[in-house]
Amino acid sequence: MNIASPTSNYFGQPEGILASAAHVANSKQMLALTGIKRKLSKGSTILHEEDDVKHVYEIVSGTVKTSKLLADGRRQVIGFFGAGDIIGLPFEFASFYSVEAVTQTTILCYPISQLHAVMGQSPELTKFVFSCVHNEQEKQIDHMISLGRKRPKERIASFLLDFYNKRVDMGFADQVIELPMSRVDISDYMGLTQETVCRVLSFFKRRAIITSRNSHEITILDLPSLERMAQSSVLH
Amino acid sequence: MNIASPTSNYFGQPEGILASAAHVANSKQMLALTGIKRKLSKGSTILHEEDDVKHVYEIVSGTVKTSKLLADGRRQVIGFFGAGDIIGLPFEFASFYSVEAVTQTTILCYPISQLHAVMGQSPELTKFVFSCVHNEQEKQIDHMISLGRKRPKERIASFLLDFYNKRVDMGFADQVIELPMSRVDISDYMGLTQETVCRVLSFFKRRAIITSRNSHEITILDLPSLERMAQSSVLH
DNA sequence: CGCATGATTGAAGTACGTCAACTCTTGTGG
DNA sequence: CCACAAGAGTTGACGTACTTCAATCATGCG
Repeated sequence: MNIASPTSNYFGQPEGILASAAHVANSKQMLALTGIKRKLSKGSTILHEEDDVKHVYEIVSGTVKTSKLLADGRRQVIGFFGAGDIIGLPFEFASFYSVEAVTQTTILCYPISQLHAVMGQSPELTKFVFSCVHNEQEKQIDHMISLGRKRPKERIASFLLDFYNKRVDMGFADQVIELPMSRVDISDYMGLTQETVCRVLSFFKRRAIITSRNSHEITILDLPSLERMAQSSVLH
Repeated sequence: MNIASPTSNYFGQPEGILASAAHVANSKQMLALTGIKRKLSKGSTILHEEDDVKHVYEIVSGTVKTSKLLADGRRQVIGFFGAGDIIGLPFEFASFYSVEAVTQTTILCYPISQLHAVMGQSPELTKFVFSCVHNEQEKQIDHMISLGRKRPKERIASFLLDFYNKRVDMGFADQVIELPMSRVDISDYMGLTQETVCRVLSFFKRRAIITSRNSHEITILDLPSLERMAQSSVLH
């Protein structure tokens, strides 16, 4: 579902995955779906909780996180999104989470009204949008299992594998994963404290399962062990 | 989004919420969307994990749960669904969870292919289906926050309030909530053990926040306290 | 270079899980 | 109709895995 080079844009070809999906599906009618490009600096908020959602966002480059706050400040990060990911359901509503840029990020904003118009003409685009909704829900359910039933080591191992597998899907063959977000972001995503996240990562390093040049770049040394760790942490 | 009497079915009126939505939207064309009725005994499985999803289900009466298993038998219950609820995304795919009847249950099964055909003709039905997807996702996100960032007392209080609020939405004015599922089901939903669920419920009883005639029927005595408890358990 | 912020490690406390006993319910068959 | 069994629910005692609090160590930016 993730496409290797979403930024590729040669003459005559619309920019962005959604636009491309609409373009291919309507090559005869040349029905236009054009996203407005926006550049976001690190930490800036794209959408606050409760804001009216008028656009679907496609990440061109960078990373964003979606999150929700409790009254006393506790935070749950719902998800992280990178290049090629689509954020937002394909209809207007009050957002149930905020969307923030983790790094400097470029996004394409598709007005939902326009998206609907084109979807009405293009079953292929409709299908593609549905597949995004589907992927999104599957990711959310896996995340719920991590939060509800996995131990910290299993959660972090699953988290690292998610990033690794995404890179594999995108055609990269190395064992390096980039974690642009802070330890606090990771802990708020995993339902843990930042200290526990650190300790688990240190544990993986001590066990030579991973190594890291700096805190935002992790190299997997022992993939089978990491995969076992994601399933069960019984053998510590 | 919950309608009080989904079983109401007078002459000439199609049965079920989805069918009604399609009917109203197409009163001139009389486009048919008919669900096949199925009766399920307590504990029976409607859908296993990985099964191909060919239908969207509407609960007429009873309660069902969706859940997913880990390799070593740990279980996460994703959600509980009662009368008027719709289960399943409006397109075919391999299910990412199993669907089981918690009590004797009656459901209406709408073939997804037929649903799509009617959706193509009826923007109102499409809108209604989207609103179901939207509600479903909002519930899932709230659940993720419970699992990731709430303490057991807050989780259980939120859980009870969900059931209470649903009853209020359906027009009931009493403070009684029915919990047809077992304590183990609740614990697998909340990411806790059954013992912790019991202890928290006992704590609420000792505090005269709730009372119960039997283990499946709970009466809220102190709604404000329960609502406070769902936000924060600091004052024990 | 120096400060601010983030990451890591250590020590100590506690909330929740585990294990186990007991009770209450429900249903079945003598 | 009661006796008993099987299962679900509840409570208690205890251990520990994670959090909390605190100090130290990197990193990066002005």
